[in-house]
Amino acid sequence: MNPARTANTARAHSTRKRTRIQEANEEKILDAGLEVFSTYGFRGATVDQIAALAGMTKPNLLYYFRRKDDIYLAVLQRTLEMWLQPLAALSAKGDPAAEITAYIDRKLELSRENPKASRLFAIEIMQGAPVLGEVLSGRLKELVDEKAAVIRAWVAAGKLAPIDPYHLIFMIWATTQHYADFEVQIRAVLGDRADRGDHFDTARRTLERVFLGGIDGTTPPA
Amino acid sequence: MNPARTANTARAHSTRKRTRIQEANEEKILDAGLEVFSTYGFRGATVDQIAALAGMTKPNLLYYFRRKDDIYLAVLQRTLEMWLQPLAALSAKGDPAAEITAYIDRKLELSRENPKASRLFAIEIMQGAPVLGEVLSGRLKELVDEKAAVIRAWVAAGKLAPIDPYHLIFMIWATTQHYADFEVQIRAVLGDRADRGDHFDTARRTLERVFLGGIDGTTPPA
DNA sequence: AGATTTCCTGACCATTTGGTCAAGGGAAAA
DNA sequence: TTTTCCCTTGACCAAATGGTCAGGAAATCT
Repeated sequence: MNPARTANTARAHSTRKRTRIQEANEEKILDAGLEVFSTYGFRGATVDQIAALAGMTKPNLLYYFRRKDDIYLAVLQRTLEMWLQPLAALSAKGDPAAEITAYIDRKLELSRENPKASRLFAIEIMQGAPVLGEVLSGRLKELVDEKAAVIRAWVAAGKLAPIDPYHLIFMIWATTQHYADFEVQIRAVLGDRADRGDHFDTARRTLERVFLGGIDGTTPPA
Repeated sequence: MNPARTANTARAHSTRKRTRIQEANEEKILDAGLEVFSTYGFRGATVDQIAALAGMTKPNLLYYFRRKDDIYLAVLQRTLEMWLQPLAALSAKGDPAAEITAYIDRKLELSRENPKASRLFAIEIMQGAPVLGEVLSGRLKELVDEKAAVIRAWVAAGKLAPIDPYHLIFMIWATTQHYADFEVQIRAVLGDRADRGDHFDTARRTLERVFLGGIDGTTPPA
């Protein structure tokens, strides 16, 4: 039902040093795993499918990762740091508007470069976060609490409009990750526009504009 | 692999009129189907699981919906109209800011009242929209094109800041649906705050504030 | 080269899963 | 009340799925 919580990543002979073949194959498996898990979720993914995509037989894959759970866990772990990094980089010292703009840009860039990772987390969370649950209420919550305090200080100093810092962060997550998670819908709705030029660039400009100045036309931004 | 495209909803004797039992059981099945599909996606869901949740045996469920595909299709169809309605209600005649605020409120309300439907669409789209694909590039695209034109006219009339209408709509979708799709993460990050009072109300106020005025503190809103 | 360890595979297995079917039990029309 | 549907179920099936295992093929080490 729910993946294991033991961090017993790979089988391959824990005490020995890692071979080149081992390194290469584990990477192929993790790549394939990311592809499949990010599309079908843990339960919808099959080991055969991952093995086929990784270009190896199922028993061979299971030589490196003994259980489906282990692959899933390893894929999540590999992408987790990358996912937390942008918010961690938000600095209290910088200019509020510039810091938040930079945060939006980094998150959006991540959505463009690694949409599969975004979808992986999205599916994991929608399924109730059976594996990441503790990370969410632990590390992630602490990180958000910390940065929310930074934003709140900016608001108190009159450098930002009086908005709830948590929901501002949620808005940034939502809008930036949307371009990865709902890529198919965006392409469908934009139609030709999605191909003509870079819609990620239009997205970036629109996000920055709305977050910084809102949509109100009566007081145009400087 | 991918669900059928035939709209052959239920088995039950197409020509005959619908019984009470039939009506009641189909509803139980669709409710259970929504619950399960919205959590695990099409492939991750099992018919046994849906049957158990609907309080009946698998063969009994399959008497009403002959194939797993049929349940999935029916669940999607039942929730589709509800999903498109808020955007359709956006009127060119109203005040731009008021119309957009109302749209945000409606979408957010839908996320609160029917988070499962939101997650159902999210998972379907993340899996490549095998069923809804044509709806996205058909009806949805047409609807968005129409409303984008309305927004563009507002911009041209100087009633809104010069933003891309498509990406504004995406932002509204993203931010409002986020509260349904990532409910688990939101609750984890908010911790106690999620329970104390209604965080949906804080969300609404924050969304309205940011969309209308941005986060800039140097030019406070009226 | 020879010994040792790592890597790979076909065959196999238990369980789960989507789906069928014949036959009995009920509701409701006649 | 009888007849006619509609509803429900246990038993069953073929395919898919997660996982095992013995043994052979490659690397790697000495």
